[in-house]
Amino acid sequence: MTITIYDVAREAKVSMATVSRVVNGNPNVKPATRERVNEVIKRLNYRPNAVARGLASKKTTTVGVIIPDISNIYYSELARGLEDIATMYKYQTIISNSDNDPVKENEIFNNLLSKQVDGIIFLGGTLSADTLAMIQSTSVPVVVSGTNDGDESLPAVNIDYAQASTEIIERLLEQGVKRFAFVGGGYSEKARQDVQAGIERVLKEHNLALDPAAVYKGNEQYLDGEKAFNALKDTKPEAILCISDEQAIGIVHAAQDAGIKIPEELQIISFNNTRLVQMVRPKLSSVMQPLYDIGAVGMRLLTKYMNEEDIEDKNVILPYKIDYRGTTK
Amino acid sequence: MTITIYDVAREAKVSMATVSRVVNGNPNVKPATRERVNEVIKRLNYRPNAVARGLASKKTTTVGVIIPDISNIYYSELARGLEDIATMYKYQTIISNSDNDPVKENEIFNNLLSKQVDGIIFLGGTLSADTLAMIQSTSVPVVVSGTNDGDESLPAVNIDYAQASTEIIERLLEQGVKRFAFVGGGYSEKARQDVQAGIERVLKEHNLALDPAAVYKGNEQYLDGEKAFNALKDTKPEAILCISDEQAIGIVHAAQDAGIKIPEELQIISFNNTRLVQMVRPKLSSVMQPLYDIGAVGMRLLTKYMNEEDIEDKNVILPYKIDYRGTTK
DNA sequence: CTGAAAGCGCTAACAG
DNA sequence: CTGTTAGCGCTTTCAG
Repeated sequence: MTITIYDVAREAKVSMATVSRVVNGNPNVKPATRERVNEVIKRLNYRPNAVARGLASKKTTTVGVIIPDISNIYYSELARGLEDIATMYKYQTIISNSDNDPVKENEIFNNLLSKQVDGIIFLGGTLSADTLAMIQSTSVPVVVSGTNDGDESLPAVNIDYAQASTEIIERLLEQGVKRFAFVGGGYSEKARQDVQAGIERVLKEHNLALDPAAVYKGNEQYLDGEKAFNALKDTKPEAILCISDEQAIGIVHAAQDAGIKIPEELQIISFNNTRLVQMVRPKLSSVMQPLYDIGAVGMRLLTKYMNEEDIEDKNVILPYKIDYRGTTK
Repeated sequence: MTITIYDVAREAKVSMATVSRVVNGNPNVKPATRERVNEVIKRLNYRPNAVARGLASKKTTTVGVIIPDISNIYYSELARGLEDIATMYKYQTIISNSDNDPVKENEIFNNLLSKQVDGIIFLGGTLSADTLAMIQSTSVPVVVSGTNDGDESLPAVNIDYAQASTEIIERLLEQGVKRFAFVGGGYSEKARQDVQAGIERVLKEHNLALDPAAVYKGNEQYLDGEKAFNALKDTKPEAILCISDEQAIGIVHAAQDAGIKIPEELQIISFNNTRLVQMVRPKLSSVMQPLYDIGAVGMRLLTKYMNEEDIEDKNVILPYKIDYRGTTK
């Protein structure tokens, strides 16, 4: 029924070892033999069984991808970059949603390891102590993209979040902005902390402080933007920094609905830089993260680990740009 | 090094068959034995090798998902529904981007089959003759969600696109709208045709016809909305039906930038119903497709095929609703 | 350049 | 309830 390497060998009058060599591009096969084998492969429509191959070779050419929410554009954009590179290096990807739930995340790691993936790339979530311990005890390489583990022990690809927020705040201060608000949370607590740290650093240099009431944590979706706006409006912010674009758009609309002029009375800037930023009026100002590249470079880094190549730099910091569009002055 | 079922067996002083039974929840094990085995499993931190298991059992509890573009919200929303059901039934998913390229699509099918997936779910793309032939010649079940193959031979989950467009056109005609335009294309040619057929049917009943110059095909992204608007504006449409939300939003903005009042002078309605519809002002009117369910039901259908359950209905038509929001009168 | 043979780690009859 | 025994389909020494 399903035809195997053995069928091909018999039909081509060679041993299965030779068929294996042909299939794997081993040069030690006489051209004539190779041709004959290839002819039989085509004729019989032979398709190598990757599972058997994986068992025998202890390599599956498969990498696992852990993502908090695939329907979040930020992550699907990272996934896109990473997939392209994976394909380029002939790896398949198993993408799993963790829902940012530590238990699910742990299960996913377990599944992935039991599937014998050659590597894992982690795009955001919690990375509980349990999971971290599991990672430490396995020899399967793990790379983190677009977020960070708590102690930065894992190889990672990121931008400098703190630096970006620092820059933004400095500019706003020059404009005379006094009251800031910060909205973040959700999938990457570490990035959130970095951004907040950056804000507080500059503010402190100017003998100012971030009002705790002006810090909103919560989900990162559109409707959470409304909630955030309502929660913050009593602090009368003149500028809001918001991690998520989608949520920032919610804030823009909630503010507009409340009769607040953007950017004249309220400036808004986001960090995710998905293609949503151009889909609002005024267009959303944001930190231009190279999303595709964060995914792509992460996967490239992982391939280096999987092939045991030299790693120059296990922590890659990619450049960012700040694009001041319509929601800032 | 990596510990196997054999190590557990030796340590627990049972045969590997017994360990296998415990791991697989086979009831034919004395509780005391089961407990002892479980203790050893935990102590040794044994993790079954899914690859070996797959080879021996000829089942991988993995399904392949083929998607034209994971960063397209429409598809990532389907993927979300499908993933949840897959997880519920203990299947893992391998998601691959086809980029709507027949060659890549074919390769993906090949890879998936060589990985011995238990089933495949197809979310949109081309389904070339080659690929269709490959599907026919394999015993691995394939289900299509949110689109259709040309001859509807494969099990599929959809809404009635033609009916939806018919309804929309009838309403617009009642309002006295005379000049229609249609924008579609991209990932599901079949859905596009269905929508267009629906439009033309009603128009014909009213002795009208769709101006060929008022039909625009192309990509489905925001910037393509601008292009579409420019290409169509000479036909002076009073209403535009557009498959993609993202593209529809592009049209809305392009029209607004041209000084056209929406919905007074131009009505716009889309079909994808992603959460983008609420992220524009005015809010986008659209056909409310049950995206999550289209994915979820597709996966459920696939599990039935994989378990060889009875199938009542290989073509599932899910209900839709039309939500007339701000971009229609 | 080619073949023989020994597994990879597990499941699944088959006995008992 | 438990153990023995064949494989699953392929890669990989090791000889020659």
